[in-house]
Amino acid sequence: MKASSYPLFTQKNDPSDAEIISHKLMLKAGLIRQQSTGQYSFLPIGYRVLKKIENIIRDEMDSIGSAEILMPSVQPSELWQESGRWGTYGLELLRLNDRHDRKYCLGPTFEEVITDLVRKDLNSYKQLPLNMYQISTKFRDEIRPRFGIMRAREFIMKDAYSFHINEKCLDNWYQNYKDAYNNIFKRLQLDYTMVDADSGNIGGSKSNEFHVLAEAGEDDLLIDEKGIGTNFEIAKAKYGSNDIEKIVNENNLIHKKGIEVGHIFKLGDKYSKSMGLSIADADLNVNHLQMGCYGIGVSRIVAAAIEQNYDEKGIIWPKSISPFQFALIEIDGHKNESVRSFSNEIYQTMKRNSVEIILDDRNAKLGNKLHDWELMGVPNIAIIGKKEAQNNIVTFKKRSGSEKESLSADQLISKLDTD
RNA sequence: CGGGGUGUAGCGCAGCUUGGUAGCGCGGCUGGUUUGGGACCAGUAGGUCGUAGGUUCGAAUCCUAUCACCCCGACCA
Repeated sequence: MKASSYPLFTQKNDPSDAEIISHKLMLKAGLIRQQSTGQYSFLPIGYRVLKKIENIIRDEMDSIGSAEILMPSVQPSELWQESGRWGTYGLELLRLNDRHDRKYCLGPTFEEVITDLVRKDLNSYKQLPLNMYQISTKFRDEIRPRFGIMRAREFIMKDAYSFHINEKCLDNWYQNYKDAYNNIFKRLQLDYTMVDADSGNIGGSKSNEFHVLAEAGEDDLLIDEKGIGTNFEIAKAKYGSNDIEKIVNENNLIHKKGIEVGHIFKLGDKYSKSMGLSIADADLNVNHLQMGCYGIGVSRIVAAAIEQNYDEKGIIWPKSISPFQFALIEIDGHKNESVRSFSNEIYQTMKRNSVEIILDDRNAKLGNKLHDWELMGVPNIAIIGKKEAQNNIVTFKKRSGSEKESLSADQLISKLDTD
């Protein structure tokens, strides 16, 4: 990519409508723009980050054998009537009518749709277990959306669903997803923790949440000396108190704030029973299928990652999800042919070596360019001016540090690889 | 839904108390001078002051209604 022809929307002024750091930086660095309350467009830089996260998730889902699908976001009310949630889900479910006055909702979650899908196509227990996921837009009509994409009405979520002949198989797969989630959050290079949680509106017997630890988090987590955590929501019942300070002191717990970025559920037969999804097993016993569902707030992770990785200059992306790995800044390339050609040479070399590079060939001053890339959080930055072009070197600096060093093209490549 | 706040140029804001027909910084564009961490000078474009109604000779300013957005709470996950 070359910055001169790539849409960048950084702003110099702090946005006025943002409170928490991730929201401010996402607006300022030009990752998102608000469309209306709780609804945002992703601009090119923001969307690149989002896709990085999606692809890590895809990779880990694929590796445990969960297959990607895509379901319609407008869902017929009949399915929700069957599951019983048309009446119980509440105002968070955005309902709408089509031209024939048939009732629909915008999907906040997809248990009904996928259960319907599977019951129509499942013929034999031998096809089980089934594991499928999608990455798609979800809509929840939150009473009060806030903090940018952290609590949006419209957001990107990965939701996986599993179907099993018995509980033992569900247990095994629940563990598979748990392992995959740990891999995902490790690869995202985020400081996170898993806790026991309340399964709420989704239902089921057992659920665990994955939280990115950050002060801006809306959840209170209680963690014991063994590192086992509980969401305060269910800790209230467990310890018989609403006083979080008291619970923490009496039970020797640590209190941390978390951003819920993942939630996995053992649903059991809640949906298979209400929606009639059953099959005969090898002994000809007909059972309702055991189900699990496994969500990750993909767009929320973008914000959560920023809450954990920033400084006074802007975002500092973990390498795994940075929009670019490397920003190469040329100084006055439009006026200096040797600078331009050397920059292009380095740019092509990097591309040949599969480095995700953006060449900043804009007609702007060095300071402006540096401020932009530091704001956007790209981990590696290098500069090429007259001096560098003459000596076949680049001046390299990491986003996270302040020292600069002179490197040859070869040295630069190994520097980036070992970052 | 209750409480608080904000809507004025692309972004950030002043002006409103005390009505007289809109301004500042940043950004944009043009020209020139600059050029290694957000340059300088000159010029220039850009706003039915959220919307509707009312009061008035006259409304960004006063009154009423309404809409949007932000924050706290309730709620939800």
